[in-house]
Amino acid sequence: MELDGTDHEILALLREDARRTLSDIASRVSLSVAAVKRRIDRLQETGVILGYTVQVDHAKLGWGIEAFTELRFSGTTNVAEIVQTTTAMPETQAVFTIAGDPDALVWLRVRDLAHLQDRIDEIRRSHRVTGTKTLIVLDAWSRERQWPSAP
Amino acid sequence: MELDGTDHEILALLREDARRTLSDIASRVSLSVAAVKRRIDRLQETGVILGYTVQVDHAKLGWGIEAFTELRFSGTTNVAEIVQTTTAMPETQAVFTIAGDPDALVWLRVRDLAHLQDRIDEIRRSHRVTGTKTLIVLDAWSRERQWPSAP
DNA sequence: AGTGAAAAAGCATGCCC
DNA sequence: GGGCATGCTTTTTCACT
Repeated sequence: MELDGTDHEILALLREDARRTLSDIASRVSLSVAAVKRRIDRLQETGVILGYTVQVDHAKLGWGIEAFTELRFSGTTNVAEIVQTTTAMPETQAVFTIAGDPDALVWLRVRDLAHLQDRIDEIRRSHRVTGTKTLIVLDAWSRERQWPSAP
Repeated sequence: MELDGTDHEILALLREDARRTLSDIASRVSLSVAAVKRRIDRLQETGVILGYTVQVDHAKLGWGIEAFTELRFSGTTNVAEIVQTTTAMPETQAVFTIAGDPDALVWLRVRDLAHLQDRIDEIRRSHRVTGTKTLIVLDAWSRERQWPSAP
């Protein structure tokens, strides 16, 4: 599917604030409300837009610590199995399987360091993990807004 | 600010789909529309809800490759400066400053490997970076939905 | 804090260019 | 693909418990 500049503009606006009204978006991209709606509907149908979500301040909910744990495991370990175990933990924010070393990167959000320790132990215990290394996040910046308009 | 179970339920519902209507949420949490609205307004005012955004399939937009680059730099390097340079790149998804080794972790999204190479060079060039190590993501899982209700 | 109902705003649809 | 006019849904506000 081909996206033109207007589609990218609309995506950028929704990325900034998904609750903008159609008329707000329409005036910013100089189109009618109906035209904008048609474009957004199309973006959803084609799967470019996966969904809408709310951005939450996790620290305010008591999940104050973020960490990344690098996992290394033996060649016989089933990668899918690792992904399954880690994703089953509610503390897991994301899991990335990696080409090379380490084999996987798990992004965790925990209450405190004791909790982190506990979760790392849990991962180590449930698999043939040959090694872990955990990076504790001091500060995080994340692009919640705006995305480059074209590849 | 204190959140009760209903607040967490509402957050979970919005996290799943931020475009649910108030009446939909109201019926699921067994409250009136007005009561739900007041709670959501409060969550926004207190900063628990930071905003609303759209989830995009980046691969469909041509940003098919994800990578993490670990940065190490000399003790004299200003961390804020690194963060500033990396966040200025549109390819940067997030930047984490780390306690220990490495000093920072940059999450990138790029078109292809040549593009990745280019961005890593850019980071290395603009700072007193003593070393980088890049992890190329083969597959990613991320929790787009549901969050543990209480810490 | 919660409720219910009325007013205002925004959305969805059909039909036109 | 874009625009306009219409009825319908959702949000917002307000008086009251």
